[in-house]
Amino acid sequence: MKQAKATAHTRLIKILKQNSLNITESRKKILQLFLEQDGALAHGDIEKRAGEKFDRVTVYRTLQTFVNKGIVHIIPTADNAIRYALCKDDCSEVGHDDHHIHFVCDNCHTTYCLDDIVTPDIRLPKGYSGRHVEMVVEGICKNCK
Amino acid sequence: MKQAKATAHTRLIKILKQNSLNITESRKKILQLFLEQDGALAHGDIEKRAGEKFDRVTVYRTLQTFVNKGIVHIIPTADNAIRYALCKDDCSEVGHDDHHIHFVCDNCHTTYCLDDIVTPDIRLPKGYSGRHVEMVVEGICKNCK
DNA sequence: GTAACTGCAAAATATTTGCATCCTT
DNA sequence: AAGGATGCAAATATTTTGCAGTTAC
Repeated sequence: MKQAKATAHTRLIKILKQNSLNITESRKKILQLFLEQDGALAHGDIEKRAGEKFDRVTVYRTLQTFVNKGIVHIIPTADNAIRYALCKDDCSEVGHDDHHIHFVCDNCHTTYCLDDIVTPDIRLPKGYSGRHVEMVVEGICKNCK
Repeated sequence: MKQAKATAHTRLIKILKQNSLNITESRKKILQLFLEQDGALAHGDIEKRAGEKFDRVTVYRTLQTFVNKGIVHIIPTADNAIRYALCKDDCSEVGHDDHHIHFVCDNCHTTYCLDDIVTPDIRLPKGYSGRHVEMVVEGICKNCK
């Protein structure tokens, strides 16, 4: 699996460079967690999985940097635990463009970005104008059914 | 306006009684804030508007009680500030049933429940089954346009 | 009178900031 | 070398818990 690993590593570097970020251990590690993961990650998940390796503050700052650069986006959920997920390529510092929906499993609490499902258009009441639609579906995921 | 006030007060009592909650000052006051308000309220809003009247802890506990009883529901937002809004009559301790969408104004940050707009059905990928759909639209509201 | 509710104090968590040091370019 | 990133300590902010006193029924 040396090939795959090299490729993954290259991808990390590429993403960081594209966003004019210095290549550092913490950024590589945290970004890797996102890449090797289907779902979204909360701040706590990252601290756990990084394995005591980074300071809590570094995780906060790195996530903030990634959000600012449009590398990850925030998924709002009702349980007050902010989750982050990788953005598609069409996100950037200028603006996020994540029109897909999110899915949170009631059972395992994994959070997925369903990239292929686009948020539907909504007819708003008179006087309102929409700029962005955020949509989260709760239910049972493919692994828990 | 004595009539209106009496009616509003009656409504407060009715809601609390329906949920077998004791009628207390803090519950009346906090519930009143929701009733006299078009949009949703965050914990902080309530502390401010209640006017130093209640302990912070009481606000936390009262909101928790209201959520448990199905009197208010939580609106998830990306800014990590949980907002609460009154539920329609079809919510209860057994389960929330808020199928309407929410609207957050980019300008004034007021959060509305658009009760008349029902969340659309979503076709999920194979293996996923949805139980509940949460939808938040961001944009400019009727008062800020 | 009894159970439920509140306020206060304090603990437990979570998040932010300042600064000296270290790393990337 | 210079600017940026990290770690540590500490300041803030947020939320939870225990308990004694008070209130609703």
